[in-house]
Amino acid sequence: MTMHNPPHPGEIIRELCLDALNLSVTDAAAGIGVTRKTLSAILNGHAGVSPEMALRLSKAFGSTPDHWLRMQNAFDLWKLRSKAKTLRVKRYITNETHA
Amino acid sequence: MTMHNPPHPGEIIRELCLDALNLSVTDAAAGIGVTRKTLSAILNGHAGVSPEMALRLSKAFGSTPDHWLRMQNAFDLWKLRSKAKTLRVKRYITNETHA
DNA sequence: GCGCAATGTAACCTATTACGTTACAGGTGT
DNA sequence: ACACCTGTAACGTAATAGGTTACATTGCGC
Repeated sequence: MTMHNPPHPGEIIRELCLDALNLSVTDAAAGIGVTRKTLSAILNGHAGVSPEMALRLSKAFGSTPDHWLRMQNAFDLWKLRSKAKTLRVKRYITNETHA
Repeated sequence: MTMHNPPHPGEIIRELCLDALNLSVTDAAAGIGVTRKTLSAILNGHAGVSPEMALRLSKAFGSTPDHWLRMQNAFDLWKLRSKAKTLRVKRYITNETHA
């Protein structure tokens, strides 16, 4: 059980959508209208959830497209956490807490 | 005053960040550490807010990276609204409201 | 009017990503 | 052995983010 903070959306999709419904990757891919390769890449963290994929996921498995994209955002920002410190950006504001 | 629902994040950046602080595009681009071309493309809706750009915006102008990405998500999904209807996706759930 | 700064953007480059097809190797269950 | 599922490599396309350089337009100070 690898735990990394946060998990990529693929792990969630596999657990909450495929496993929960006893769906194979092959069947789920056909169901949402993409190739098995495309879905597999997301499930294993080799691709992100695109806006169109978020729409497909919400249609197939519920929740909102926004919800799936937010999971992707959180993961993308987590991946950038080290690079974030190196960004040299001028602060035009003073009175605010930053992430 | 073009109003389209929702505005692209560039409009918000221009109004709430540049105009409010009396910042030129050239200066703001230098401030956040990108080229004038890159910032201009976002301001005029020719490019989206990437995760790294969201980090720069939050550092420079406040709010959270998540906030800037959510604006981008909303715009991306709005652009897909017509394509969304044509997506043929199997519904594995029944009891839910979809966006 | 003349110069100059700011702006948008075109032309070109690179790297990355999403998506596709086809094909292969490894596992598992019957 | 055979059928099936899975991951993934190798190849393609299209789109996107970022860069550099250069150009035309606009607006402002003088």
